[in-house]
Amino acid sequence: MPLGQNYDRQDCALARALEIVGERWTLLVLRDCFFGVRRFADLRAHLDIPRAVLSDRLATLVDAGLLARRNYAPGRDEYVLTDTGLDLWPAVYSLARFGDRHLVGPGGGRRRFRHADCPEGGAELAAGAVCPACGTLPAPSSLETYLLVPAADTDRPVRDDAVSVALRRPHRLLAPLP
Amino acid sequence: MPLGQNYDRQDCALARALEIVGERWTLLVLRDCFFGVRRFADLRAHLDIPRAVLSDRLATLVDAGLLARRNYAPGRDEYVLTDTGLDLWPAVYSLARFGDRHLVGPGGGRRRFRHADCPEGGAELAAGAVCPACGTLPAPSSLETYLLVPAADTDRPVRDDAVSVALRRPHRLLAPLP
DNA sequence: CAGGTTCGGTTCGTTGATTGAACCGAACTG
DNA sequence: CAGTTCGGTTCAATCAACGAACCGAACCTG
Repeated sequence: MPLGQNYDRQDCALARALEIVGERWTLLVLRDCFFGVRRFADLRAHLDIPRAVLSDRLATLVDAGLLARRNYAPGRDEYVLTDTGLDLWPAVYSLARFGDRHLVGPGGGRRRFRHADCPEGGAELAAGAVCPACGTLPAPSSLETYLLVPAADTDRPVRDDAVSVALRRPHRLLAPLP
Repeated sequence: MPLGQNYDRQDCALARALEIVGERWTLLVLRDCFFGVRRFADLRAHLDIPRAVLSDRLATLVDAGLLARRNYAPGRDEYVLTDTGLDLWPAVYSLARFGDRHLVGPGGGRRRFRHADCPEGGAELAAGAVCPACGTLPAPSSLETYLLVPAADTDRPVRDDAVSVALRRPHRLLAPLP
């Protein structure tokens, strides 16, 4: 079964989650949604993903209730995280944190998250997406993300799509991008 | 899903993580490792995964340093999580929690995790894999997992491979299984 | 020691998902 | 009214997953 995607035989919550979120590209799409990307064309340009695949993944996510599709102008749609979708934040953060700490080489860009609305002044998120200053698990909307090292100083080719450019400066999660 | 493997163009920790852990079956293999499954044959029987794919995924994980392969008897190998692999626990837990809360239907089996070694008496893990009693993020080895509802009372076909049977009763994470 | 079983694989033909290019219609822009 | 943007769909080629068959080493079992 090519990740067409069912892990039928597994009676396991993780298998259920992976049937939705375990397809290729899906978690990267969701990460972009957490950043605030909302339009098809922006996702496409930022992720370099084939249109057909993006179209399919968005439909799956809307179907599963993680994203809502809204027609904000005639012929223009946007995709926004639902409450269910927002609940995926600790998983997305934990995976990204794992990648950052164990897989990104010295020349890679390092992105961090701060609890901007923290009553204790805020701090960089710790394991489990917990704010070490106030001890809570902040909602994505109260977080700010920023790059530890300027994009130009990394080894990777500098991307110049609108989303990549906008994300070079600090940004509040979920705030519309670009 | 041929979850193919590189997300070359993405300069992003999440993309790096997904290159290792985002392939089909990989997270389910790791979940089994957290449960304490160590042998090729047990993984194969529990996951119903083609041998070639399991072989490939284990090699990738060993290569990436998340699993260590140990020859515990002539001709017998076991795969154990490394410290790097153990660091993936919050991600695995968060995804499973998401599936449990949003995707598992009423007839599905619900698995929970308790902080068994908690100085405050222990409680069911909360979002972010945090123990609500002591406020820490417990190591997998100090957790116990159990089913909220007996396996026989769920809608799904009852599996009878050794791992599934062993997991019907409460079990300490990482303790060898079956 | 012959025969069977377990373990941890590899090989291979088939099935099916991903890819990238081409095409499309609706709506707005100049 | 010509051109562009947006959000797709269609299609052929490619590449990964599937599952059945095969394999060698080690270990019973009689």
